[in-house]
Amino acid sequence: MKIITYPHKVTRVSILSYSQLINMNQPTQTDVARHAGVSRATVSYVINGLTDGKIPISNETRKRVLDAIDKLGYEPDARAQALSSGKTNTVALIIPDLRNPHFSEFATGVEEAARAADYHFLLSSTTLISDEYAVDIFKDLVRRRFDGLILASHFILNSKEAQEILSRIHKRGLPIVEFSEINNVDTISADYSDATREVVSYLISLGHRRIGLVYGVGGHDLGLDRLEPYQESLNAAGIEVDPGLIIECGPSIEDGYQGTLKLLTLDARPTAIIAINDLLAIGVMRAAGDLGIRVPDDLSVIGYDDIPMANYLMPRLTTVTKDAYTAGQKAFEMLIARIQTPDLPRQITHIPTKLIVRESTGQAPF
Amino acid sequence: MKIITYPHKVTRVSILSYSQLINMNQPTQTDVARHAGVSRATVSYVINGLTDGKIPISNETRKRVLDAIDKLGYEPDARAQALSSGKTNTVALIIPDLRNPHFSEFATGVEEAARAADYHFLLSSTTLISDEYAVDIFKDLVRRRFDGLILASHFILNSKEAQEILSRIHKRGLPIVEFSEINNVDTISADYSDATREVVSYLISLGHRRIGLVYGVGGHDLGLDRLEPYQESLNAAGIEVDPGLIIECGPSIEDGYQGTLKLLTLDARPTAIIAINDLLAIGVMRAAGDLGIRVPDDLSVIGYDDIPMANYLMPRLTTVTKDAYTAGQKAFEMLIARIQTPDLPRQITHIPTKLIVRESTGQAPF
DNA sequence: TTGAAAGCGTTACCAG
DNA sequence: CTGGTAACGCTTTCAA
Repeated sequence: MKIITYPHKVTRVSILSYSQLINMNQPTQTDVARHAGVSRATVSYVINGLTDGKIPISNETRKRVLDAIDKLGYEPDARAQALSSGKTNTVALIIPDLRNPHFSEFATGVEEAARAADYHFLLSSTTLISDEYAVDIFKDLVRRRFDGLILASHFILNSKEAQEILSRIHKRGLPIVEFSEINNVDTISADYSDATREVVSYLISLGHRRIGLVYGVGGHDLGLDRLEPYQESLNAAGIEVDPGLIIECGPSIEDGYQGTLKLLTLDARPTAIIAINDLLAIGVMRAAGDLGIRVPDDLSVIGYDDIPMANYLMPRLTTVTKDAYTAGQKAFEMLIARIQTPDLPRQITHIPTKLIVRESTGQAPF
Repeated sequence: MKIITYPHKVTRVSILSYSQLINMNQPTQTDVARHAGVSRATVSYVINGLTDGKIPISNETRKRVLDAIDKLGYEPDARAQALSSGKTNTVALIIPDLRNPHFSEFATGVEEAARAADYHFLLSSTTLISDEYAVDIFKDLVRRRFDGLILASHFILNSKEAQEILSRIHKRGLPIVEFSEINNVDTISADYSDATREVVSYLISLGHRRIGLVYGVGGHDLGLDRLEPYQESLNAAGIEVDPGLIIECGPSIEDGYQGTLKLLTLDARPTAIIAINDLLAIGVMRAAGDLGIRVPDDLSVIGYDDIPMANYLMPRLTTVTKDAYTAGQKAFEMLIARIQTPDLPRQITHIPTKLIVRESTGQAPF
């Protein structure tokens, strides 16, 4: 795509044009104080309401201050507040990929819970699946300081350096909630292991024997809770695991599409495919379609995450759910609990996962 | 969904358990200075490299400082830096909905460009389509301070209060880039007007006369660049605009689904439906499917945004593209340009939009 | 080449 | 009830 820029096509209509701007800064507490004819401390008091249950400000003074604030359009500087008070009132969240609706859901859950609790929210996505990049993100976050961290990017720990930073801030007493169990910290686990066993036995009960796995996680072991149970369940059912049926690929839809193309042009092609997430599953279904293979008649497809659109696809996607939005809210609640009560016993929340059978799975064709 | 919590199921395996944590704080510059046996200013110098082209630090000292930094795991406090230097090194982005892949793309574009330029990135989503909420987000952002703002949530201006804040920070000289043209500020416009005219005439050329519009924007006028050209083009072609064919609904897939159900059960149902975005279009196709109406044979469907999965749907979705990722990058570049050169003439970047014909559109059935 | 000291916008403590 | 004033962690002159 080409982008055309017209830097010289300048039109001046409204009074707001850059060259006329007076570069005055944000008003400060001092400005407010001067305007209201009180001291800076007084302003601070009315902003923060009562101090320790005492309400030492007269209504008259309070009003004067409030008016001045309003008139000046004053907004307290959160950085200065944080610096001075030692509390950032901020929680940070790291997710692997902003573009995966599953994590958008999770992030939205955290954000809304945070906002409801009057907390700032710092979101970072480790979009590029490179380890140095992950470290950068981590450092960046640490520099900005926060009161608690929710870590959904398990794989950030692939980097030794990132791991060190994490362990260091944790040792310093920084609350951390992990979305999946790794360290001995508060954990919100939504492990897909059990669900995967269910998935495999469901497929087997439908007569499937050759079950492919589209394992698209960008080279990291983020999906082990699906890979290992998949292998175990197969073995347990007396079906030998065929490595040729496991496609390792990237996490994008296109990756899932390409991987499936390979799978479905095998001499003995699978009659069912499990994709590590719904996005990948969309690619799977498309690949099947392009090959003239019908879902679910000729091929059963299962995804994970139950992203919002899964229930609107053609055919509707059979998937495993974990309600990311609620998980996000819950993660925030756990974090807050830890922030407020640092010596709480370790919190472990288990988010149940559930197989949702819809239209993309059916009897094995042969 | 039920969430089960086991707060008392405490397992202690690793040495990292909360009750044992020593609550020591992040090391400060002072700690580093003490460790290296130099003054705080010296530490600051080596962190920031040279000062004004002069490199007043001896290699020996520098190494001592660097070692101390490393040993202590020191990370400078960005807030303090910002406070002291007057530069936040941060850009803020406001998008309407984190859950819409289109905006995820845009946000990712901004984030990656920002990171590449060593800028912090502050993302806010006005997810709940309520105006007070939007104001809160705005205030929250202002409190945290930033060097520049990218505003993709046009509709934030529906709130008078938000508008005032925006105008105030702009008057103070705060760089702003808008994603669609509103005020007389730097603008990256990706207006769908032209494309919409193209869409309508394309549909008409296919023989369609009854063309529905699924207008799902949460009650705001975010989609006027589609609504108005739609009406105009129809009129221009001598086709009367039937208000019954325009469904106003929310922005979710389900909204699109429900709206389409209404549209398709009309006595004289449309033979083509334009959805204001691809997410909605997914709902449209599903609704058609549930009604036994085939796409594109019985019904043509067109969306907007060309979200990544549009090309993998069944059938592949005809849509209008605007490459949100690149737009995000470009928006950041414009913002940086303005930050670095405040008296630049007004920048206007036009992102071309393009109709992409895929499989969801075809000849009118009757 | 390094150190001292002022200041950034707050909070919080301590007198008045 | 209100006003000084010392931090908070850093940058940035200005001297040494």
